[in-house]
Amino acid sequence: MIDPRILRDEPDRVRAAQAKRGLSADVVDRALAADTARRTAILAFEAKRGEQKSLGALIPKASPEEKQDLLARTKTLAAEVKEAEAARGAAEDEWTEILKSIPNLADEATPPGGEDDFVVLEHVGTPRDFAAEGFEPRDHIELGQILGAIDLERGAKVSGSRFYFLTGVGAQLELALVNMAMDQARGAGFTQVIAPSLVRPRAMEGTGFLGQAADDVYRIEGEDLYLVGTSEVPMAAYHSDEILDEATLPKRYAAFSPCFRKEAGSHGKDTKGIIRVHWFDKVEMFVYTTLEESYAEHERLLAWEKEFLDKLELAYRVIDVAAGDLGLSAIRKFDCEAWIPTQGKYRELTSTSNCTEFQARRLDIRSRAEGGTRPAATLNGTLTAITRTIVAILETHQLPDGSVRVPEALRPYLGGLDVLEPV
RNA sequence: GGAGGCGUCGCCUAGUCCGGUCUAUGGCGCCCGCCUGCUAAGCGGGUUUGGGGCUACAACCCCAUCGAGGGUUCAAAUCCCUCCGCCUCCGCCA
Repeated sequence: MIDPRILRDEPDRVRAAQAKRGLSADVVDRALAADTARRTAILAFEAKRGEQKSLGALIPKASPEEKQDLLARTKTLAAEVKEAEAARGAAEDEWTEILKSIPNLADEATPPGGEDDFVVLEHVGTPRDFAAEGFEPRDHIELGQILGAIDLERGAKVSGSRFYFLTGVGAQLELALVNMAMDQARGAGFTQVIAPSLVRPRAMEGTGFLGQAADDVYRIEGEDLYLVGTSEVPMAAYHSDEILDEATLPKRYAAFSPCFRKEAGSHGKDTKGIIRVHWFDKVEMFVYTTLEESYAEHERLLAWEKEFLDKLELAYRVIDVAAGDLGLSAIRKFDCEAWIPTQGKYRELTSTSNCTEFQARRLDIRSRAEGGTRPAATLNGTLTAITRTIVAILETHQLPDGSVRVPEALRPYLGGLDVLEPV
């Protein structure tokens, strides 16, 4: 939810933000009208309610005759109060609903436009030249099979398409990556968390995943519970309805959880392998801080993501995602995309978003300082999404015989193993 | 899954049976002031959150807020219903 005061005082800023995302600005006028209607309704209700209260206070000490008269008056008044209260409630609901549908205002620096209008910020490392090395790289599917690391056939047999088993060194690789990510995070002062991956509607809604993204969310039948697509969801809701002392900020969490995505509408895309799956595990950084600090924190999250990719010796680029592709909550988003040799392109491995106060307003997360309370700012960033990280490692560090060199930083987490050998 | 108990403004707590100055009690903590070589003690005052009005987004005034949402009533912390959470016991279970 955006700041209602910005909407009221600077509607043009909101209109411009809508345009930057390629969305209609009609919603701004509807929101303004709803705000006026809401305040009128509040005034009407409070006047009635005040009258009811003052009359009601007279009743206990009134004489019998006066009492009859008062009761008659308050009786009709009670009905009016009820009516005014209902009208106020309806007006407030209408207003919140419209307000909630407005996406966060993209940062000034965010490139305008849609999915393809991203700006490349930098390239790190050089994609490996397999032609120069004189062999054709195998894709991660083949490598996974050779190494006994990924079992796609049985994944499909047991769970369906876009499922897999990680076996042998594949399973070891996941645990190693998780531990390496957690160690890095702990070293940087993060609190490690294992988060629940089933959440109530409030958490899902509050993080902005029940709007246009609802199609991608799994719901448990008859349970009013959702499977999260990222631990951003439980971690944002973690401090919901709380007031955090600003002296305790930033609060940094590194959360491990499985992630579930329906991948509705992506039929035909990445149908093979484990690039796009219905379930994967992830270590996610999540930070609560102040609005002013959020911008610098966003850069820090990006730096920690890069540090992790650097340790895995991957070639990647960092993009500044365009406004239309930000999702509901973010004002700015950086994606780190690793080079996938057999695809000949960069694919998203990690992503970090600054959601400013947007999620905090919805989830009622405030901070307290000298001047009073205000909404906190939330940010998130991937440390490692296991499946795509494995794809990048296998393909990037493969050797002609189908074995895979283990990046040095990862070796301690694999018991010193320096090469994954075919089984 | 079954049975029972509980949820009050940071923490603890009175009030709930028997609805009405509850405009929510008291203590602790915290903040301001007085007193004071310093500190402590003592004394006085303040201390939920959200919204609205008016405005300098101050002060002030108003409305809501006793886990959440409904209901009964002229009137609900108090009575009724539903939900959520916590605790105890039984059953089951990794």
